[in-house]
Amino acid sequence: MPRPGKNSYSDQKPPYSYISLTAMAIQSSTEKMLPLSDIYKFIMDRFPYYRENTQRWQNSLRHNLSFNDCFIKIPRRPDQPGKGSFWALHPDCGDMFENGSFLRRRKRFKVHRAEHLASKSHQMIHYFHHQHGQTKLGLTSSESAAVAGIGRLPHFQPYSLNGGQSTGFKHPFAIENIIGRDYKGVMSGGLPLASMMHHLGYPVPSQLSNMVSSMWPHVGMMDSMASMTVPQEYGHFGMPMKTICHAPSQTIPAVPVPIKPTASLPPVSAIPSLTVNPSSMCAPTATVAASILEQSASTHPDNKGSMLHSVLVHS
DNA sequence: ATGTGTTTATTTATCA
DNA sequence: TGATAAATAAACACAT
Repeated sequence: MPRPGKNSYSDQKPPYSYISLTAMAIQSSTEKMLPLSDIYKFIMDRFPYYRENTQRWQNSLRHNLSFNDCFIKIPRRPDQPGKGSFWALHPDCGDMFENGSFLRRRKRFKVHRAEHLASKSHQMIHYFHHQHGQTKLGLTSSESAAVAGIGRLPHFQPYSLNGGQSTGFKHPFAIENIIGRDYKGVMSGGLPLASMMHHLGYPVPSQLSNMVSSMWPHVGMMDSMASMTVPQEYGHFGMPMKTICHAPSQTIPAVPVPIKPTASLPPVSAIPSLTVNPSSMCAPTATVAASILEQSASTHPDNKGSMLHSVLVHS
């Protein structure tokens, strides 16, 4: 049996990749985004293994943040002093660990930019950042579609494009992904996740249920994240009601987007023109949308585009 | 000086 | 066992 607090167990390397650790950290934050230093802190607080060799793993983690499209940078505004940007999860990254393994995803999440936003994108960014009232932009239909798509960013598609059996979002770290589902996923070596974790000295389901211990403080967090799969927790765009409602009305907080709900939203093509209603298009949504737009525009200045097209690339 | 972020290259580990 | 995701190392730019 694992002994909480016993170093021989807790010092073991956790069975999580940097991507999953980082996603955990981001998800644990109330605003669903964290600066780099807080990601470090989260990991070090919970996993003693990472209190050593900090230079090594932190370099790796930074590499992961930059390299993987599932992480997006959200710039600080002037009234948010501090170092570096915030990091959040890409709204479309989906259930990256649906196979049950937190060591290796089935596919890498890649944002594919088939086309790019036109010069209007910067206007849109400006708009997203500062617009408060009901507004209608004079955009072409394709541009409207693009922005409408962004407007619904906080929703998440299942981690596959084979449409059809949309079973609803399962958060990467939802409790059911950690301890539920009968461990449909299998860890390396053919060991079921539970067996593997137990082998490593980590709690397994029967232990997790009543073990919000010092050794696994993040379990409580995971537990709370499980509630994110409850549809009624979300308002429009999949924004958790708490997040929506606590946002100050005047100053737009750089609040992130929640990681994904299962709301059934109309297809992008069904939205004829951009009409942004602040009651449904809240600041956090706008912030992330603008960040993605900004990055898309900056990395592809030669755009003549229309649609922001995020797809999963099988490469 | 240090922290943050990007990129390239190489090696290691996992999974189908 | 091959493909590829992840880990590691390192060089570099930039901002504070």
